[in-house]
Amino acid sequence: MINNYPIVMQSPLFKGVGMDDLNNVFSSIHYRIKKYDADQIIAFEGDEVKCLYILLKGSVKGEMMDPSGKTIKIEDILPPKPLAIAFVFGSANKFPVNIVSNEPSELLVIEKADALKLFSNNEQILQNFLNVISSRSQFLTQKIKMLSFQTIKGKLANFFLQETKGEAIDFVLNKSQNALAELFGVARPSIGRAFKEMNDDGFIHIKGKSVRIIDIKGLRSYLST
Amino acid sequence: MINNYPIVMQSPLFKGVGMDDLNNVFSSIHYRIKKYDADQIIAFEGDEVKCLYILLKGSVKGEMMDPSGKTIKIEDILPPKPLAIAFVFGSANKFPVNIVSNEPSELLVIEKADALKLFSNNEQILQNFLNVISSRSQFLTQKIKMLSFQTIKGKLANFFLQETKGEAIDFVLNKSQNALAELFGVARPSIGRAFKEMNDDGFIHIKGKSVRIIDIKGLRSYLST
DNA sequence: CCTAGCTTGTAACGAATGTTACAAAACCAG
DNA sequence: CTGGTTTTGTAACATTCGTTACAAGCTAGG
Repeated sequence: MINNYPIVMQSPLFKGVGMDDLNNVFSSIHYRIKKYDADQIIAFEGDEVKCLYILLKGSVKGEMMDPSGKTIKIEDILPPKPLAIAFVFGSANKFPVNIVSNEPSELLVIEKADALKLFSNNEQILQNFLNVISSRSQFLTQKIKMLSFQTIKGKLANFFLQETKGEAIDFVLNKSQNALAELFGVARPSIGRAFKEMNDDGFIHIKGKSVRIIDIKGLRSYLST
Repeated sequence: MINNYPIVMQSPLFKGVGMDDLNNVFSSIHYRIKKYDADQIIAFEGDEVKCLYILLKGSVKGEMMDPSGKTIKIEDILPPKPLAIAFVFGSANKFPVNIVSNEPSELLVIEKADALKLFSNNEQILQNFLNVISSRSQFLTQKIKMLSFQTIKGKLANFFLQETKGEAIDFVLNKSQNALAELFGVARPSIGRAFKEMNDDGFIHIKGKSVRIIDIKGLRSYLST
């Protein structure tokens, strides 16, 4: 049955696993293919995550209610992505958002006990799963670092130092002010203002997309702000 | 050899695993016990994490350099805790901080390949590891949510609504203003000011440690700030 | 009861950012 | 090249928070 979905081979969970091996492990566990119509609720925010879910067909979206009751779309999820993968195990394993189908969709559903069996029986799948959730944690750690800077200049200095790995002196900015503003959750004109101030401080020289780091020590001083 | 460290039974990784089972799985993998003197560098920030490390004896600290070159202690780690557990696997698996021994210490060191074997061979250990790193991810997700509020009133409203699960109307605050300020990374007088403003807005009534939610809808309106 | 230490309340002032708006510059497609 | 769209620069004003400081209230121990 899993044979009907060759896309599953491209899932981050099954990278590097041959089709024979995949068939082998799937033949020894229980799993379901669950179908949904368009605009159907797949899971509610706050519901316990009881299974490992992988999207095989269609597309789904994660959405939240804002305080006024309005629905905000967080992201669209396409095959062969897993859903809420970091919430399958753990002490607070609740869906962080509502999951709704955008169109008719099909999900691979594996109960937790069978997911554990799957991981035990194939080390590559286990390693893939560990890589995915560990990378998630690492990404979140970086995001917290960014959000913990009190000032926009601190965020920008951190961003520049990470982009250059403390090496290059000149580099080309690969994000517009708008994109940086969205990434940092700040107002776009404030990005422009911070650029001007950093320029005025003499630590960088920025013209359009070209950035030159003039005083790296000065740039690092923003990291405590 | 692992018998010499009964404390390992209390590690979050080995909860619910009997001593016989533990001996059994450890007899089929390679591992080392590594000893360190006091004030010795165990790992540098940015170094690749190549092994699973569990502290068996002594204590170690995580520390960072601030931009001025000064050392900041992030946390102390005691047995039987693992080190940098969310950084063992994943695409950015580097130590996030320096790790330094506070006193003579001993670490259980398991190469990644052997760690994978350990997990494959005992489902309870596998589940424990998945629970630990998934919980870590869930904690980080909550922290990002908190840090993403633009205002202190938003943070506090979120905190109150989580403490009460949207149910109780009266409750006792279990954290001092100082503790809340530390938790949110803000100034203590600003917490007091936000309390006063929320009081003045008529959404809560707070006196000492007693909190009454007067207008939950109003309280929710802070969530967008 | 008294004292010391901790917590809270409050205020003034400065710093940083958000918001709104408009103009200029840059970019892209026809 | 031209026109339309996007991006950037800038400014004024409002909002929020940080910092510093001091006083009052609370709590625990002797």
